[in-house]
Amino acid sequence: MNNRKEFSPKEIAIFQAVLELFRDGADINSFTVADITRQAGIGKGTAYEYFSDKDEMIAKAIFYHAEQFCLSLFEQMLDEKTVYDRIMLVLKRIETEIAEANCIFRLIQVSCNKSGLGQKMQEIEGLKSVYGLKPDEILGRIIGSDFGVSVSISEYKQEYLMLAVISKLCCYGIYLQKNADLEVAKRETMREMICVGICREIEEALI
Amino acid sequence: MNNRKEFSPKEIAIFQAVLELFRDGADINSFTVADITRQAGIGKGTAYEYFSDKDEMIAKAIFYHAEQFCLSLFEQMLDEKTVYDRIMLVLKRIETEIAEANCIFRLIQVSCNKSGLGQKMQEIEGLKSVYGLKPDEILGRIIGSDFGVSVSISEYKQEYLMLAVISKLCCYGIYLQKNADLEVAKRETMREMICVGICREIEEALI
Amino acid sequence: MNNRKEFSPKEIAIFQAVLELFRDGADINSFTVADITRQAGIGKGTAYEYFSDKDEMIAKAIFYHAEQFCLSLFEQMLDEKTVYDRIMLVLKRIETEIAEANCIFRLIQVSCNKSGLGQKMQEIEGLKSVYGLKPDEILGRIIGSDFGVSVSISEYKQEYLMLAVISKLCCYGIYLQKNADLEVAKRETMREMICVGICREIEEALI
Amino acid sequence: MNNRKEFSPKEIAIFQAVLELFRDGADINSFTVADITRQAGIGKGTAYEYFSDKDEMIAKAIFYHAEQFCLSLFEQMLDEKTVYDRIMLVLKRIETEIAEANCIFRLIQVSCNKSGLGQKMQEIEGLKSVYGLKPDEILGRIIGSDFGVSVSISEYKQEYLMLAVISKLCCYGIYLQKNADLEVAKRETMREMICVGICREIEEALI
DNA sequence: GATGAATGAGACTTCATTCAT
DNA sequence: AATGAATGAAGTCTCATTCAT
Repeated sequence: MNNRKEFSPKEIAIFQAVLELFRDGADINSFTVADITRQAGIGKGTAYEYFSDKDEMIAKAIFYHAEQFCLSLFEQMLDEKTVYDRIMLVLKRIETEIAEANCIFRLIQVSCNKSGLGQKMQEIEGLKSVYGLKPDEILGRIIGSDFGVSVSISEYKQEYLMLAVISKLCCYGIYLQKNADLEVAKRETMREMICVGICREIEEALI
Repeated sequence: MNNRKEFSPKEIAIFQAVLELFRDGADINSFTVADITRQAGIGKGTAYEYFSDKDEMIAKAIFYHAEQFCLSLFEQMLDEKTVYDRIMLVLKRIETEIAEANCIFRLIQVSCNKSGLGQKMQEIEGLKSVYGLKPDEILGRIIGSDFGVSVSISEYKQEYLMLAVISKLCCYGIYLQKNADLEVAKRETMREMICVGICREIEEALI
Repeated sequence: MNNRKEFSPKEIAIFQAVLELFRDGADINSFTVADITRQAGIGKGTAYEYFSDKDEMIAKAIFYHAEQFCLSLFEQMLDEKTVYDRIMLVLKRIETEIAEANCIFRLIQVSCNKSGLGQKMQEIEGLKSVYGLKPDEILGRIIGSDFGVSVSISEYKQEYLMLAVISKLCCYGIYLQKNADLEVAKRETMREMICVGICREIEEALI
Repeated sequence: MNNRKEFSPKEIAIFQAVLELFRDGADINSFTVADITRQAGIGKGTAYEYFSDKDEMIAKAIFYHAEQFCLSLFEQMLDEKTVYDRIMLVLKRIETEIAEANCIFRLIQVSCNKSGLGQKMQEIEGLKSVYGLKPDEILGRIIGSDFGVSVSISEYKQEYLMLAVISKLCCYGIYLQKNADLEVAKRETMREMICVGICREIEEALI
């Protein structure tokens, strides 16, 4: 049974355009409808056939890429047997798809403020459960079967653990962006350290 | 010897105005020069006597508050004897001065993109050393004298440690904002866990 | 001999749609081609097969309904023997078909300005003689046979009379619209007074 | 005691610009903010310092000119001793200031529809009593002292009379506009006939 | 012939910046 | 030095019109 919404080619074109603008380093608040539609290769008016306003274009684009990223990540995860391997996978995917990964970080970031975009995001966030993007589920998938079905920790610890893991992932993303032309060796070392760090957090929490 | 720049009352008024707008929950991209000068109680033209444009007002305001926050934090730190106590102090200050603390997070955030504000930030960042806000110095002050003058870790480890500590501090800030009306007990538990988490990171790094 | 233009069903659908939008209280300047074609139940592109632009749709629709209204009015008039009865008939028809009647008032109103719609109207007005809507003919039909074939008044008086009669009819229309939910008795009194007033104008002019 | 609102030069400039656009025959619904401000010789943004939107500019302009027209008309009326003279004065003023007079007609016209402009008008109409532009007062001033203080007719008759008088005045205005290049003699004859017609209406009503 | 998705010109409106007072 | 009225570039969004299907 598939309850996933299908998007029309024009919608996808908008989503891709937003992503490409992110990649070019444009600030989320500075790009215009004209920028988006030019990048998407469609007319300005066309965008408004599919979205009610600019914020909706950006919000849905972010959401779309975050979802795509997570879905394909979850699928790949099934092949990884240990927590360490799964975290390593996440970190590598963040490296290769930094723009897509940033969409997830932005979801978190934006949902904190009161801008028009923030509002739109929060409206769409209502759809999260449909799409299976709830942060605790992401965490659950990482920790996963390694610890058996019966892994259960206190609510407080879970909340803390989520914070700890997400913060490390986000910061790795920011680190990569600030050091775009990093030598491979250094990036691998850093990745390794982050991965070990996250593993340690999980272990501590599960004691 | 004091190489610190002195600010005129009008400049301070602008800085305060920006902070108050943050506190009111306004989005950094949504407030206007008119908003800022109205809040500051000065004329719009006057602001342009002291700043070259809007981005400079906001960038310098963020920088100013980040600096003020750090300076007073450093001073208070001298009284704390252990790493744990010093981290606890930082976390408590973040709680009581969430708006000021956010200025630091914004410094990091904004410095990643190419928006007008981001550009300005990066120009001002050149001044960092003057103001003593280099992240590694902040870290150094936290780890500080506890370990004697001779604490010296590899460059890699230092970079990782910085990332780990800052990520936890930032996330605590975001956590507080998303859960503005949190019961005291829960907040204290979370703070305690974060503090312990940071201490552990440091210990591990120093092995 | 019939030189009347026949309209296709699609054209009629457009004409009806315009009338219905009038009835719903929409302002002539605010409704869109999309509104019209939606109401008409046809595709947007189809409308352009029959009309060169939006103004033509509206102008022709107004003209069509004005004509229909007049033609059926003229027919009914044949049964009325006195000037008074004929005027009364006109007033009653204005009451029951306020939207259609308004089309006539709009013809007069719009033909005064230089808007796109006004231009179109004036182009179509050239067709007036074809359609038999010349104001003086309308007047002639009202005064009509009561006074024999030989009724002939000076050009000046005729022009004045037309003005006087039309002005009272128009104002009755406006009055009805501004007082949409009027009690029957009051409306009948007003109608009676208007009718007597118009009769008096005619009498005076014919002296 | 003067409770009349004073307008700034920029507001007056907008009001004049709207009037001049009317004079050029532009349709009320077709001219743009750019048109208005260009005609007024001010910047587009400046208009928005004084009016909240385009409709307010036009609505207030119409209202302003209607008021100005009426006020100066009322003043002049004091010198005229008979009803005939007063009506003649009104007709002559309509002739010389057709654009201004049209503002009054538009007030009546627009107040019937549901366009954005109509809404604005009706909001401002609330101010009517302040400005002394109530239609029945206008009528009262025309009939005026000729008939002593105690002139009192039935409500119905008064309503009818107002309709009859206003309709003739409006139609004279429309007549003038449609026949812009009328020879003087003809215009004077028509004016005379209209004037007599209005007088007769009043006499009949007062019987 | 009928359609409606696509378009882009152009409308309204905002707001950073200037400059005469 | 301080101001805020004035400005116009630039942004968002609408809608009449076209054209491939």
